[in-house]
Amino acid sequence: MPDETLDSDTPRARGSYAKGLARRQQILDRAIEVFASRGSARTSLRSIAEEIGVSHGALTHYFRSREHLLVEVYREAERQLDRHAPHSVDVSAVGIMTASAERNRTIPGLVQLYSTLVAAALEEGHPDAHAFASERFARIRGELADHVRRDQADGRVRADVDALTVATLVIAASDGLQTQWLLEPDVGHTAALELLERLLTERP
Amino acid sequence: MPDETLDSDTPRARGSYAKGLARRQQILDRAIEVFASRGSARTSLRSIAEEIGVSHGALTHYFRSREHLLVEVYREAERQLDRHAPHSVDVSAVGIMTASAERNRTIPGLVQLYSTLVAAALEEGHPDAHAFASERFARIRGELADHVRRDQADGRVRADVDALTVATLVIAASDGLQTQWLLEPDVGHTAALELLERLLTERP
DNA sequence: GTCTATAGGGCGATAGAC
DNA sequence: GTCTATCGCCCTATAGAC
Repeated sequence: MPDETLDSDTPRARGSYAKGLARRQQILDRAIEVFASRGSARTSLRSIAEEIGVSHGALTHYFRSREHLLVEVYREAERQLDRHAPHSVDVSAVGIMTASAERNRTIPGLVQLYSTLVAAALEEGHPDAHAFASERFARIRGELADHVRRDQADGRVRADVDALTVATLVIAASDGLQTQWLLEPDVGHTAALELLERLLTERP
Repeated sequence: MPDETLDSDTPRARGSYAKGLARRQQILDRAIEVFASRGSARTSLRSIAEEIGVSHGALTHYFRSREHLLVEVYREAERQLDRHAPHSVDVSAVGIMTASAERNRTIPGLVQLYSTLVAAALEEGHPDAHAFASERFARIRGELADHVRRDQADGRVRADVDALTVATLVIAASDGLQTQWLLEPDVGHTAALELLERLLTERP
């Protein structure tokens, strides 16, 4: 395997540690492209390794299991998306999820990967996926609830609803609509999110 | 897309005889118990066969693939639940989903199985799961939209929202809340569904 | 630390024996 | 119609080369 020298802005690390980090990152970046282009179907470690151009063994050196690789790929993809298009502070809570949904819709493969990971997280014996999903839901629920509270202070969301409950509902709706969208792109998922926003804004 | 039977297009005529039919049904019933008790984890065809008390080959004789078995198990379980506790005509649309969610919560394994099937349906190369999920979403969306229209006529749901969009949103929220519930049972999924019902009932 | 080579056990699917 | 035997693939683990 040829030794690719990457310009790495990785902080100087001991020994050849920097090389490993760069390689790991390179694998992640290529893997993201693979998953984005064809979902998590046909993604045995061997297929991924072949397509990326590394050996099967090299893959398992950097990622302790197939599930671990999938989780890290999704995490990194999300990180890159956030870096590229950070959330505006100025938008409503549902607006955040709408924007996020639209963004995801440009890369169906990653939505498929997300569904696969969440489904795995629900089963026993998938510690990596479970940790990923639990953490993610808890974090997003918290962030979104904060946002809802701000919206309520600004009069953008009706004040007589519990912020955490709203956050839970919005996340659930967003996730559910995304799977329905993958199955049937013509269903009015945007309309449904808009409806939810309207219901949350109006005061009775 | 009209009714597509999963068994009709196979070259071999399985289950054409009374004995075969009975055996197939017996396998399904036992399999439902297995999945209900431990989800779709550790459910290789071999494990299922062993636990049910048939051979691995017998299983694949009656169900052309693992995925086909999973779909048929879920279909049959849902059918049995409906038979046992049919939906009251007298309840609201969200009420139907709430009742359904509560019912499902008594058998976590089947909720896990559902998530697994939906996730598989989103990928290429899973025709049985895809047919199952598409059909199911289309059917439930239609039924629920009809129900919403009735609710609107009765003044139980505000009249200024599109029934089909409401149905789409309610299904999405219900599905999403169910997965969140499996990950974190203490999260207020009931509260979230109640909130949605309240939002849909009140008039601004 | 990075990576290759290899072995073990389990899987879904299938051909062909009863 | 039923089921055993087998095939090729997969993930994981590990020993040891660079």
